[in-house]
Amino acid sequence: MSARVTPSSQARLASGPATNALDLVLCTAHGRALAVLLVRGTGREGWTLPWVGITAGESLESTAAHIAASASGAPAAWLVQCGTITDTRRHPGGAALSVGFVGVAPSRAVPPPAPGQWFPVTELPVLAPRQRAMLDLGLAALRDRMDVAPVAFHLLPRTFTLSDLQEVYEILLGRRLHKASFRRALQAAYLVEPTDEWRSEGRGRPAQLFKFAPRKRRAQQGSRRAVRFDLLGG
Amino acid sequence: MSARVTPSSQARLASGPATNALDLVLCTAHGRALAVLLVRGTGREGWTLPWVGITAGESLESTAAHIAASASGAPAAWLVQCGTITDTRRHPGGAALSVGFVGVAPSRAVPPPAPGQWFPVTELPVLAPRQRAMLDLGLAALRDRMDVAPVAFHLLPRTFTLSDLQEVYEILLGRRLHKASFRRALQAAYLVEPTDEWRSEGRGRPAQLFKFAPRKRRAQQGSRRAVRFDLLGG
DNA sequence: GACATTATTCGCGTTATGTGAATAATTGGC
DNA sequence: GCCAATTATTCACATAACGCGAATAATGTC
Repeated sequence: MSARVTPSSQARLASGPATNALDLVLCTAHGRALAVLLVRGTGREGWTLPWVGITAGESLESTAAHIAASASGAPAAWLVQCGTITDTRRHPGGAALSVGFVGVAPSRAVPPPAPGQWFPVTELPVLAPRQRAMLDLGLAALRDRMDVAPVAFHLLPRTFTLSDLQEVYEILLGRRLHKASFRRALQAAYLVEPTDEWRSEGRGRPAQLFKFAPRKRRAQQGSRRAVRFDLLGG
Repeated sequence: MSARVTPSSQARLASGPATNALDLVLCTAHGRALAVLLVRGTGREGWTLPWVGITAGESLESTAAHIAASASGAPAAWLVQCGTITDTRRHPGGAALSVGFVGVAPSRAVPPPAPGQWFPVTELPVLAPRQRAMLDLGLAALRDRMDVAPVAFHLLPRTFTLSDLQEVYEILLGRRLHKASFRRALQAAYLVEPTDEWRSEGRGRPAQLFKFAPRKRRAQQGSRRAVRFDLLGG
């Protein structure tokens, strides 16, 4: 049942009959940019997303969790399906359909196991068209869900400064945020707790480290949020 | 290239080798509730979602558009992929994977062509487990996207009253909205235009009919929306 | 110790939202 | 025709959320 990503498993699928594949877009925070996990493919294909053939016995979610863990070296902190592709050119493994998943992993000191490597999204190698499309789908889904799932928090290590967190939000949103507003909103949501540690970056006042610790809020009766029409482009 | 949904096409797929299927969750506004299009299946299966086998030559989006048009009698006003399922029990056609799409169609006077029928979501017949799961996925996706895509507007006929529109929003959101706030926000978004027609429901003041006519808004520079942390449950 | 740098907060003006009540236009009953 | 009931539309005001510049704090560098 192991979903290890090895050259041999990929070759096996490639030579068999056309089937379905699960492609994974796993992200982490890498310095000042997002990074995506790629694995070195067999032969001349260069780098590809981690993937595995879909078997009838296992659920897609479970399969995705397995590749994520084996390809990055630790379980993903968050994982969700982000789209299925068939139209673009063939999958490296010859699969008919690619079911995509995006996930996030906390940034770590240790590098991923053997065939894998983190690539900042600004320095990605050229990928096969379908892989590239899937990667874009994954990143889009990440941005789409960052305000309903704690994506940004799980991209960071267990403890982080508020400036770190804001930086992740700015990367994902693609725009600058005002520091005071960001913190005020964060406070109001009871999502983080201060630790008793501080981090000094050399220059300037040391920043306090926080951890993600959402307090269960009261039943939010009525879920009273205003209807927002302003995102309806037309 | 026609994606007609007929008993014969379904039987053909069912008796062939396992392949992939595209299932469609098509919705419309039916009186005071959402309605979903179902078709009568072959043999003892009762009702099912409209579906068709996936062929290598055609894109998923294009295939989905075809079934939507042929099953409901008119092109869908909005259509999007909503998830791929494999774990639950078998598909009625024996497909290995089901790729789901949700769509909306404006409510019409004419009923759908032969094997199809609109069912209010409150009075759905029992479906096969995988079909039921797909239907729930579709409805969830509809609610999820109603604030970034003009879903609610396309569920209604071309012209509608503001009370109609608010009712659709209340159905999708599952809660009551304050009339004044709803209209104020709608005004500010420049999404609808008044027509010179009014509709009288018998009692009370007649309501003016509006149509969906979003004005292209200025480049929304900076996309200045506050970050919202309050939907991050944990 | 003055200055540069980063962190954290304050204060205030502006905008958005919640809500009850006023006003408008119709039907139906008397 | 007049009045009550009903639905539509808008107003007015209190409250909450947000944008933003400036003040305050804590460190390293020269």
